[in-house]
Amino acid sequence: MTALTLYLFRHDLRLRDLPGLHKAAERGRVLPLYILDEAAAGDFAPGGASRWWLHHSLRALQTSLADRGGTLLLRRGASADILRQLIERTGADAVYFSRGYTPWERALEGELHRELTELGIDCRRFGSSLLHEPEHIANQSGEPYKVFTPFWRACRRASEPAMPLPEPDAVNWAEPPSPGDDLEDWQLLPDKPNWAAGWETLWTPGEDGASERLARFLGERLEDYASGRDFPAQESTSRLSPHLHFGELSPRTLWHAVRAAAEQHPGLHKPADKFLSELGWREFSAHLLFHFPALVDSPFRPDFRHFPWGGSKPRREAWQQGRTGYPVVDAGMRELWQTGYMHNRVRMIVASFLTKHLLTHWQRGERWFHDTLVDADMGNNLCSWQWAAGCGADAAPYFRIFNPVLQGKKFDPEGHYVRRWVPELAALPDRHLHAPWEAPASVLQEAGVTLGEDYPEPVVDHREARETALGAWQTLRERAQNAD
DNA sequence: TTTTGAGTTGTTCGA
DNA sequence: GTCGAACAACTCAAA
Repeated sequence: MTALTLYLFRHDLRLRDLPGLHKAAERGRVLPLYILDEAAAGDFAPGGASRWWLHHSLRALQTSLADRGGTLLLRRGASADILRQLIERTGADAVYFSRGYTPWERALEGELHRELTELGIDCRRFGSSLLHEPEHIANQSGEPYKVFTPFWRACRRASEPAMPLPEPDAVNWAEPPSPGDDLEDWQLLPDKPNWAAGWETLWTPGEDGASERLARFLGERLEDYASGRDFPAQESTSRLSPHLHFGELSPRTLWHAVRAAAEQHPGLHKPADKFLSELGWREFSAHLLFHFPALVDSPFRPDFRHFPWGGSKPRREAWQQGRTGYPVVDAGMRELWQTGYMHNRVRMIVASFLTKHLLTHWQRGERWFHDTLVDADMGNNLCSWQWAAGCGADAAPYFRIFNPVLQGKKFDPEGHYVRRWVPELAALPDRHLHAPWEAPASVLQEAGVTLGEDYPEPVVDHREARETALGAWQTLRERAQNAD
């Protein structure tokens, strides 16, 4: 009987570029396993949209493994208990998995390592979800970077991310000792109502879907990425974020694929560098959360502890439901609700709107995104919301309050994005589309729009909201001065 | 240790 | 309509 390793899948739902799986396969037989441990994740257990994705991604992994003669064992519950049981029943002597970087994943890893080592089990983790391990990127004082540009410079100076590993061939898959759970019983898919109807046409979760998306990005979109990425009506972004989050595509694979494309076509160097720096932001967020776990519920800039957050439930709901009366904001929130995704430029606009125009605590926004985004990622989500609110690392200055009308005019000049998601305004001419309340009555009438009936009046006046927000920052400054 | 330059994504105002 | 300057003060990174 050869050695048996339990390979615990986590945010690495793929077979290629998986160092732990290679090592497990070298040892002998491998039992592939996924544990849905919602208690360990707490508030950061997958939200609604992520559950949809997880279901389909696990299905895809099951199928891939079945094609290769393996059976993915699904279990739900406390990881340590399930692993102990399995070890007892199978005689496994090793548990391998990919490393996680969020506070709850690290806590869980610590617990597993402690308990399994006590049982004499070889418990090992492998880095495969980031380009660089957080311990390897530090400034000259040995401290973590707090500003993106020097962080990314350091990453670019550091050793090149490892070349991705191929899928291990001829793995000796072990059969599970019991059938385990049926994926359907986990009820990860929405029901009553099925708000994800039609998402299959938008997304293909799983490693193959990720590869196709990557190929399409490199072939059709990378060329225009640098200039096109800011225009939400254009198909210039990669939409790889959910694939990256669930580990269906490793960042190293992506890194080397983009680099290789740029080597072949020198014209792609600029957009490739731009794209890689966006991957750098993913890296930066993960590293920040690793070094500063308090980011989960505390502002990175401590003076923001006393920020006079306010906001009201009706306004927050108007934001969530895409009826703030600001077309580009509403378009974004509806895209999110209907597809589980929102274009990056629009994420910034709606985040600025919630935190600055509505003076709502960034955590409200973070929670909503966590629940509704298919790419909801703890590091990205926390750091980006704090950044938008002005309390994060390397955050926007306080006076940078996005003007939703100007943003709309600048980044959706022809209104394709707004018309798609806010069809009741589709007949408005371009010049009035982003501020319908300023359109002459005759124009509104001709477009068949009655404000307050077909489409809401603005929930707040931009100028007033801006003044209020600036005033709120003023109170922080005064408080800081008084404290001296 | 001290010093210096720089810091994702913007808006508004006034010329 | 376009353009440049002002909008704070501070922390961080690195020489």
